[in-house]
Amino acid sequence: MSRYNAKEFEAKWQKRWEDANCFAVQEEPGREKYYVLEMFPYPSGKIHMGHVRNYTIGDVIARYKRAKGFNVLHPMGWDAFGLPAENAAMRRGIHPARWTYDNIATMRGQLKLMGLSIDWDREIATCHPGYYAQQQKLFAAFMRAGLVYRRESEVNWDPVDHTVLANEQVIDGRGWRSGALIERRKLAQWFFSITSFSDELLDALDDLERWPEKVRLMQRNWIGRSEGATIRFEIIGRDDPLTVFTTRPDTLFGASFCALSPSHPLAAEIAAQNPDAQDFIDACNRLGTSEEAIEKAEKQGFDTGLTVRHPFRPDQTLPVYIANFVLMEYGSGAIFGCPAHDQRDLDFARKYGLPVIPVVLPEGEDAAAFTIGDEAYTGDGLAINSEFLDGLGVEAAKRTAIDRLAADGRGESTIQYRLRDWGISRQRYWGCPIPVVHCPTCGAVPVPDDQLPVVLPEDVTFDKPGNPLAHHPTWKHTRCPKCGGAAERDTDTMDTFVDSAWYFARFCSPRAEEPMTREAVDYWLPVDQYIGGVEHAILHLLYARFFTRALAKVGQVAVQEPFAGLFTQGMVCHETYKDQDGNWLYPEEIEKLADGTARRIEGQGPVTVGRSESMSKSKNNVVDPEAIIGTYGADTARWFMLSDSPPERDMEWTDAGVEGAWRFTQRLWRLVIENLDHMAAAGTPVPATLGGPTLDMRRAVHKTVQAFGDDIEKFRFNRAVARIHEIANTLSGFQPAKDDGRFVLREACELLVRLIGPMMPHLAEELWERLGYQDFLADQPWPEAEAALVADAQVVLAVQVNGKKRATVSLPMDAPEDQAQALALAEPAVQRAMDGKAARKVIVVKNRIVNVVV
RNA sequence: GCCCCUGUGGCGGAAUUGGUAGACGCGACAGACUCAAAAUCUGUUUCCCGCAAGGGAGUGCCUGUUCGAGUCAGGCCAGGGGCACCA
Repeated sequence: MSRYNAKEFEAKWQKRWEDANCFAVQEEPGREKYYVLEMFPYPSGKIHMGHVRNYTIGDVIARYKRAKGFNVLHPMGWDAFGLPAENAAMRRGIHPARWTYDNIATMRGQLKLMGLSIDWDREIATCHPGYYAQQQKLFAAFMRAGLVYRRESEVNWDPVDHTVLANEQVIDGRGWRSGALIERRKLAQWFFSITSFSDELLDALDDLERWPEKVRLMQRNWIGRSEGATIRFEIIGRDDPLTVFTTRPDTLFGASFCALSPSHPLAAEIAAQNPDAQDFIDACNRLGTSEEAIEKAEKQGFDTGLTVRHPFRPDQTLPVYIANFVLMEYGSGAIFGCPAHDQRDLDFARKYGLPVIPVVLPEGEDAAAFTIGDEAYTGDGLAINSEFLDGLGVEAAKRTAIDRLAADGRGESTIQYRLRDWGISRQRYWGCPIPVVHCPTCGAVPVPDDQLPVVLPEDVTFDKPGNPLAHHPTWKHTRCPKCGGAAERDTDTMDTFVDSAWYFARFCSPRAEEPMTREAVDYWLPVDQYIGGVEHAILHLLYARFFTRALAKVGQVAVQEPFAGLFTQGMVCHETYKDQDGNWLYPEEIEKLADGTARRIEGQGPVTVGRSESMSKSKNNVVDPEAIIGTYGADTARWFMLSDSPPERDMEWTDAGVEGAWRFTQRLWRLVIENLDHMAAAGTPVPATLGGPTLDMRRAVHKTVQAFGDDIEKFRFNRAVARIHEIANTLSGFQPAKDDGRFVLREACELLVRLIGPMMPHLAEELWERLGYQDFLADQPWPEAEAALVADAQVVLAVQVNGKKRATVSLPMDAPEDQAQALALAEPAVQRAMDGKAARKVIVVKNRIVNVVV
């Protein structure tokens, strides 16, 4: 029995593709392009199954589009800056660059084993000066365009490690590494003014039709547009007003207090005079920023003694508190509280004995009897206790209130966004240096383009806590580009999300001496199909969208959106096992038993078979792709990735599943190889005069060609795989009648091989060669189904009686309805079900169904 | 708390978008080949009643719309995801 030797043939075709530089592309004006991009990997060490799934999906699309005649750009690179490299440096004394480039070499080799149709000439790594120099130019360009600014911002400061931590690195108020209590500190940091595109970024989501609705929704929520009003309350005894944002100006008559964020400038001003206020603010700052801490935190306030005048009732004043639940980052950092119609305000009011005045009456309630208990009423209703607003619905009352505020000069309608500007300064070494020099006389001066790149010094040490760049003896000392005086470099590096916010553009002209050439980006952008995990649904994609708009603004690109199509793939999961103490066990440590339970191979104690979870080292449930490829070959791994589970859903990795895929790989091989002697010579056309089983076989194959292409276009790879199984089953049962059958057999095998090309490229190339062809299958055009063979001659209709299926009838395609009806009524099973009664009504849906109503 | 998604055999999942539920695969069972095993091939496999022909039930639960509902509407239940003191 002939066996497909995956190892041998995969190496053979990978070499041939590489020698022929098969997948390198250039701009070809006038030829339609297609840009396929998978999210580039972080070089963490080895590729994991998530990568295999991601790049398999991308490669299927790339190879399919290529066969469809597109000029396909399919590049690969490395998101190579980041903290793990520094951690490795600290733990093992390896330089981050060394660690990173070693990992890249390993992972590049692994990716090449997958047989991806990638233009490796365009490979980039964000940690290479050739890349980040261009990024520094973009930073400078954005600065000139007013899209970058510097301001003080609060950070989580670890006083032991002397470093800034991300929110995720703060656990229960302590640093994840040092365990030290985290302080909130103010640091001068650089920001990208992403909020200047808030409305554009929101509105453009509507036009991203080839994005998952889910992702668009998440972005909408993240941008978080709210319509409301700005209100200026007069502070008694002061000239400056207290500015407040609200979405509920209709509830102004229910206001019983105002509250400031502990970070509000007015709060600071008060605290300067009042030690108690300062204590309160300090207490608020000590409170953790973790979600848990926030959830549990009780509403607390400090009465400042200040009062403000109610904008509609000159005689009424409201107390002003500093409150722990008011955020400085949203709105103006101050609120008015209407306890009856906001839960937080209600909690606060109950605690401090403030009035609770209902001003919106729910439908069906009696105004005199309506009171608020423990729950604020946030629904619709008519205004009460609200003077000139009384009787109005919520929306009308909002408009009326805003009109009155505007007329009095005390406010106006305002749109607020939840989105905040993007702070990009990181006090880290392994990132793109921020190309700015701080001069005592000139201030922050961008490094001119001709002095870029600002290169990371290689001789750094990680033995001290804090930022190695700041510790470096000489690196930061420089001259001011403007005045030439002694100055210091900014020792911060950029958030690594900056690196990945424009790499798709760099791929268009990866070796250019400028960030990108217009010629290249105008041809290739936007990315036609972007593929990656949902975990990047918000930040990465939003940053890339922002960057593209910023690039357009500074004249680098013509497009406004980077990714015309987005596909988010699911995770690769695997069963988990734990011992009696809750420790995760490796699959190699256990043995599955027939009843679904498991036991330890060595040692004692029960094993709990847990649910399937995303592969992760900590859960001991990772399967190494290189081992799988070594055992079964890349094609089998790719095939399994595409089988069974729809690509957007999480899939479960099982040994049985890969083995099934492997068996099928072998089966396809035999199906073609063992038929080689029975088929017509290569290049002979199929005679037009066919009938019977040979015609049926042809019809089946051409239908598969048609349906398979549709499935790929729609990302329904699991369905496409099932169709290949079906046609393989049909072909296995096909007994080639001597003469015509030889032609049909050849046609069927050739089409089959061409269809699987994007999914199992090595197997397909080898079979293509065995079928007698010299040229790469990868260069062949996509097969087209013959329309006449796709259309059915006969159709089988279901016949229902009162909606229940009782029989089926076969009749010619598009047969008239009365023929279908007559045939249906003649069925014995139908007659039986009608039980002698006359049909009251017969519904005939052409080529579909007949339903007899009795 | 708010927003969103998903519930179909033992399992992953199909279902022409309102028209024959369970394609295809995995697993399981039976058989062929084999001294035997592996590999391969051929069957069976939603559940219940029945030897069978056949019949009944069935897409998380309940109501509804319809000649006809996995698909549409309303209300529940369960699981998952996103955001989260956003005024």
